[in-house]
Amino acid sequence: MSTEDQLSSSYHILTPLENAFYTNINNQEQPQMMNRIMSIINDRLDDAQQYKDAFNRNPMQPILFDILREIKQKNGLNMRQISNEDDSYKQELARLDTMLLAERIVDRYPNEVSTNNSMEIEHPEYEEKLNRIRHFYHTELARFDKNSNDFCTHVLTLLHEQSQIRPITPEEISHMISMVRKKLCLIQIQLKQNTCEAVMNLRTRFLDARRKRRNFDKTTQKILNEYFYSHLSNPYPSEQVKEELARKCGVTISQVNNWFGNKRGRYKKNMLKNE
DNA sequence: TCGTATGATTGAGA
DNA sequence: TCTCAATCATACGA
Repeated sequence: MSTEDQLSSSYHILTPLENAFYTNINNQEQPQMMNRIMSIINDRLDDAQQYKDAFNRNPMQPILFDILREIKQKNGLNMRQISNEDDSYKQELARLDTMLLAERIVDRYPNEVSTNNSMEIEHPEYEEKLNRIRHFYHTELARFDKNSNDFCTHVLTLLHEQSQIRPITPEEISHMISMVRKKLCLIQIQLKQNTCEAVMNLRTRFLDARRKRRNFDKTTQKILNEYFYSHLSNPYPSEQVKEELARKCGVTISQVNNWFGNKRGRYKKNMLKNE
């Protein structure tokens, strides 16, 4: 169906503006305007500028643009879908921002001093590499912000220029900008994901290094041995006791479990050897 | 440097 | 899920 047919078939629901247009089309000085619009596709480029200028000077041009804008609006854009996608991107960005905050790549407020948490790794090399990741992230983010603002401004300028020669609704402009922002948002998500991944890799490397065994200090050994030998008949501490011992010794419950597992096995082995 | 002690990991079994 | 036994990797002391 041609555009002209579409216009005709929807005549029964025409708005007052459309009615005015058709009345003018049918009765007044531009009866061939629609035909001219339809055939313009076959024109040579050299002629096109002339037609465009003539079209822009035509007093009916604004009315035609208004109607076409209304038709576009009716045929509509699925804003709800865009809105849902926006929400999921926002959620993903919020999740990544929380991670970047926790890993001290970003501060909650400018000049805020990061507080230490229990998983903090205190190692000069770790700090140095973390600083490099932080610096890279902020540099890239600043570059991204500048480029995306420039790009959006450019798109807006382009759309504004385009609106002189074709009907563009404000919703359509807003839709296009939101599409552009959505694409930019994906780049931002990628940057943040890569940064988080880099920090995780760094953290894993240093946590692995810390897994190198360290003997428990004398106090810890004394506390654990005291419990073990005073409960030789049943050296299986309850969960509550394990928690208490872990707290007293400043080790994890898992370490307490390992210690008792090793101790029972080795004690038994020694006893058998001595018999 | 080497033997031993020790914390952590893994796989099997209850 | 807990325990045990075997094993690994490292710390430690002589």
